[in-house]
Amino acid sequence: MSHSLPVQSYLSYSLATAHRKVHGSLSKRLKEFNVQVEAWRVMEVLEAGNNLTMGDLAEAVLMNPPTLTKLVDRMVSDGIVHRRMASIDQRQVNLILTELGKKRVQQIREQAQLEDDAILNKLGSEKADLLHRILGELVQ
Amino acid sequence: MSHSLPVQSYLSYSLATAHRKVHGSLSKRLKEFNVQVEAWRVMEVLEAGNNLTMGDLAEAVLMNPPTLTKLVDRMVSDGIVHRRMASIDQRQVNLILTELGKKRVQQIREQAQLEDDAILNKLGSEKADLLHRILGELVQ
DNA sequence: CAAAATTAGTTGACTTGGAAAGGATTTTCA
DNA sequence: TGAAAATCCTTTCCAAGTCAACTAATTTTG
Repeated sequence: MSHSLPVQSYLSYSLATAHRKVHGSLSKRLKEFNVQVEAWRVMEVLEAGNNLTMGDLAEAVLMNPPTLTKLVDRMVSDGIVHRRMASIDQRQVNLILTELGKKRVQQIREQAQLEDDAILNKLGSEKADLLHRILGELVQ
Repeated sequence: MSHSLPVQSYLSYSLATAHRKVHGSLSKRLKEFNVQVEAWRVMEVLEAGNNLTMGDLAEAVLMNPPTLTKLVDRMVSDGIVHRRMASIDQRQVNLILTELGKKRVQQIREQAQLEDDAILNKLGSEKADLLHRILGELVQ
């Protein structure tokens, strides 16, 4: 069943494996709502009231700016968000979550939470916490 | 500088962040050799002598089968591998690493090792080891 | 044994992602 | 102040990924 592969010894591989599993599972959950994982993250950031520029938002949701632009295009045409030019700097763009978007994010958050709970159940809260902390340290 | 974002509390987000950072950095290193991270993994698996089917290989290198097929097409045209029909089952395909491929994987492995070493230096061997173990448990 | 079902891999149509260039605005500085 | 440089986001063009359908080979089963 499980082979012994040389790549398995790499931390980069372990990370990729774990990420793929979790992301895939979360992605499947959100597909029921026709929502991409990254779109959910955008909604969460907006719903929390963070008024970010596209650039900062891209960083926050782990995307490259051109990719975010295209995702936002889709979200606009789906009626989830709309764009507004920032008054302080007309090059900047801010996003506003629509009422539909606000409704959606509530439902979707449940699914995302379930996904995280699954990890918590698998590892136990202590190891899950430790994982969270070590990953945080890694990305600093 | 660093905002407090609601998504940050999700383990799925921490994993995505860490993976993005490490994968991006590794990808940049391998770009010097015109090699994709996944292509390197394919080479490692082959070089270790594992004679897998395309399906099993896809799983091992964390790709979907159609994506692997296309990657292998490129690797074939780059002279890194070639395909061979399996004798036991003519539907199956095995890959053979060419001499060029064998040469390449040696050089590339150094870079990949450097990337892992960077993580090790950042976390210390104890935490790095712990991370490896927890991730392993998560994907079981 | 032969038809039906399953399995392995690929192909094709479509969507998404990425690097580099482009237009618009703002900032810098001589 | 105004020309040059920098910044922000988007666009464009091309590469890579995904889903579903397809071909070929093998296995199952009536």
